[in-house]
This record gives sequence, structure tokens and C-alpha cells, in this order.
Amino acid sequence: MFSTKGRYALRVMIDLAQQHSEEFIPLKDIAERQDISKKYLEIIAKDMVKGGLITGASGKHGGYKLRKAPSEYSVGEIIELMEGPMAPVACLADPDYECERKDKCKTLPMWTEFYDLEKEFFYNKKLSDLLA
Amino acid sequence: MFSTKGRYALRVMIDLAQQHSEEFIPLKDIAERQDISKKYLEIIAKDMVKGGLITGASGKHGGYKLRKAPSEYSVGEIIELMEGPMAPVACLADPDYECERKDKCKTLPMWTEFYDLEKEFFYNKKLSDLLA
DNA sequence: TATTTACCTACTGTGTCAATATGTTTTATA
DNA sequence: TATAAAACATATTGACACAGTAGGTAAATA
Repeated sequence: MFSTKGRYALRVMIDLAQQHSEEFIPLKDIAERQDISKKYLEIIAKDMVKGGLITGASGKHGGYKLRKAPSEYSVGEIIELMEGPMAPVACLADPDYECERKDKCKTLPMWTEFYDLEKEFFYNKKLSDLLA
Repeated sequence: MFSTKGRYALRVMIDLAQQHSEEFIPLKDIAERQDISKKYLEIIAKDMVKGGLITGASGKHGGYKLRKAPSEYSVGEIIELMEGPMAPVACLADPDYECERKDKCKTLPMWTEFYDLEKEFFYNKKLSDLLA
């Protein structure tokens, strides 16, 4: 299950895209439109700035805006930035993970196959695909 | 991320299938081979019996065995029995979930599409596919 | 200087995960 | 019939993540 961090971030991205504005959009407006606690969204928006998804501006007429066109964002990059790798098992999430059973593990190929499928799905899905 | 409940259950199923036996296999042996706490596996095995995946027999020469041929079990049914629906979001996990945003939700079609993909993948993957 | 906004740090209640602990019941066998 | 081996049952626990809340500071504009 994806958590609210990723899902709310996605909704913030969609909301920003829908404003079709070069101006900064205050979080207050987004929180109201999306019906999400503004205080909680602050945490999420801060991480989004830190991760390079959006830019923030303080002060009057401040707010947030996208850094790229919606078609240039993949859903996968948004979700993985907020929640970490969308791996089905821990041994795939961390490349340094050394499982001593990995050579004889009967399920690893299946998890790998699914992980690839999952990444392909979400990295080919663009933010612009969600605006229809 | 799938939890140990589903993953361990899958390993128990694989282990049972690998014994190619009509006898009951004691959990002690499975726990040793799989290097999983026997006490914890007891909880899991009990749920597996309850869910109809395996049959259990108490007493001497008791243990567990599969109820069907490995090719008749899908990985999906094993995982969902142990962990509940593998839905990416709560509103898809529960058919009675009534989200007031569902009609205007921009992300629901994507989650649904992914959920279908996921189910297709895991329900077409059979236990026998993991024995190679 | 006042207002608006983002940004920062800390805290908290709730729940799930991954077990452990301590039994009781069932069944075959010596 | 006693014993051992096994499943089955119930309760508890420590650690952690999730989903926020609370209260404040810094920056920018008018």
C-alpha cells in the first residue's frame, strides 16, 4: 500500500499542474482544494522542494510551483522520492542488501520480475497523463 | 512491501511441495530448513489451515501437507489469504469503501489499472512455477 | 512595520509487524 | 496406559512507521 506521503504529493503535483500558472501557489489554497491538513502538507511540500520536484518561495505572493512541464514528471519518480523504493521485498529495495539465501531463493526471480513490471508501469506514467 | 506473513507462507508452501510426500511434514523440519522461528511459523501455519491452503494433523507423525497439486495454487491466492488484498490504495482494497472524491479523483484510474496488472501477475503465477 | 507565506523542530497517539511465552489438546506408539 | 510428538490456542511485547498536531522562526512583499 502506498502511503499518504506519496499519494498527497501526487495530488499536490496535479493541483499545481491544474492551475496553469507561472505564479507561486500558496499551500493554503492547495490544502483547501484537496481537503488535506495544511500542516501535514507543509511537511510533504518541504520534502518535495528538497527532492527537486517543485520550488518554494516564502513571503507574500509566495507558494509553490512546478519546476518542469507535467509531461516531464513520471509518477514513479514522485512516489519513490516520497516513499523510497517501491520494491515488493526488502532485499530488492537496498542494492547493498546481502541475503545469504539469495542463491537458492525460489521466490527472488518472481519478486524481481514484479518489481521490473511495477517500475515500468509507474515510470512510464506521466503527471500529464493524470490531468484529463 | 509484502510482509513476512505472506512471504513465509509462500516458503512453507514451496517447502511442502518440494518434499513430494503424501505424509504430513512436521513444522519443526520446515522451520529448520527455512531458518524461520518455529513458534512464529505456528501462527502462520494455523492461518494457512484455516484458509484452506493446507491440512494439519496433530499428534505423532502429524504435521502439514498441501491440499492440492502445486500447479493448482496461485501465488496471488496465497498472498491475499495471508495479508489481505494487495491493493495499492485503501479505496480499492475494500469494495464497500465510499470515497467522496471518487468521481473527480484523478488518480483512481491509475491505481485501478495497476491493481489489475498486479492481480494478473500474481494470480497467473503458480506455486509450481517456483519449484524449478 | 504588518502581513503573508514557507520553513523548522519537536512531539504524540494509534496501529501494525514480527515475533516470544506459556500453555492445552490431539494422536500414535512403546 | 504412560509418554512423546506434534498441532492448536491465547496473551503479551518491543520496536517502528504512519499520520498527523503544536508552536515557533525566517523570508519576502506591500
